[in-house]
Amino acid sequence: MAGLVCWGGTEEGWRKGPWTAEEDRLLIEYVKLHGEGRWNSVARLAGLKRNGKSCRLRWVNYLRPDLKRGRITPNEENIILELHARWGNRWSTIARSLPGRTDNEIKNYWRTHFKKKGKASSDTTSEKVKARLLRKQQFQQLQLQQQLLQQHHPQQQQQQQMNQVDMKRFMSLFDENDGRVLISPHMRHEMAYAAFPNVGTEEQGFFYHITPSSGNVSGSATESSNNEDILWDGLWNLDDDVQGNISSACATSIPNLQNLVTPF
DNA sequence: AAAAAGCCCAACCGCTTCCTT
DNA sequence: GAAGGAAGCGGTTGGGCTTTT
Repeated sequence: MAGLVCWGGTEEGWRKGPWTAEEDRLLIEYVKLHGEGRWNSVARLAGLKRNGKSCRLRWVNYLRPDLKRGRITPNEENIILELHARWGNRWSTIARSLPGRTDNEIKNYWRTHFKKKGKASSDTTSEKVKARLLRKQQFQQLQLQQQLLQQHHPQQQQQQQMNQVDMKRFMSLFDENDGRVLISPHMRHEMAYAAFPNVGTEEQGFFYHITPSSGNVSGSATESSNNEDILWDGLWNLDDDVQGNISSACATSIPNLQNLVTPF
């Protein structure tokens, strides 16, 4: 195994494997004195027989004083789910939104908890609860962004005033009904005309929802059903054509959520 | 009680990107 | 602009611990 190759070339004698308490102490001392960075100087200045890469990793993933210990909280889990849906395996980007958590930690957590589940059938109760919570959070973000947009673009205020009123009604219903809204024909007509001019109309059971990846509001005509899981999952997985039409329709009046969390 | 399976996490590897000269 | 080193990133591995059979 080529374990003795280091960053700057080939050198013999680098220690590998688990860190000892003494090595940790030396590394902490080094960072206290010299700060983070210059990792290739660590071996020389701190007396460690570790290459710079190993030192950096140990510091970033384990020794940093601002690291949060303990299990990932449900709230953090939701953030991970949401950001992974948006960014994919960009662990460092996701980690920036979770203070005290490392990319390595998040990556490990994802692999352990979600990767297998994603392959398997996803109709477990906990998965559904997570998904619903995520949808609700995204809708709340949508509303917040609408308000921000209105602040920064007062010229659009008049145009959006009706949407705003409807959104408030919509949101209160949304909260009361665990993230689902059955819209009256009248309200639907107003909203569809103001925000989603390309959305077709049906007489009953018209639902709106937020797509997890883009944050766009979409609509779907469906029958009210006792089997809410099937209904909700079906809404959630609208085919691309429907989403595409509605997304483009929304582009001018409903800002998407894409930029709410941005990588730095 | 023992073996097997699963979970968790630290650490390594190779590649890419950034920065300095 | 090119080259080389430093740093960052994501994928993967391996070992210890816990849970299940």
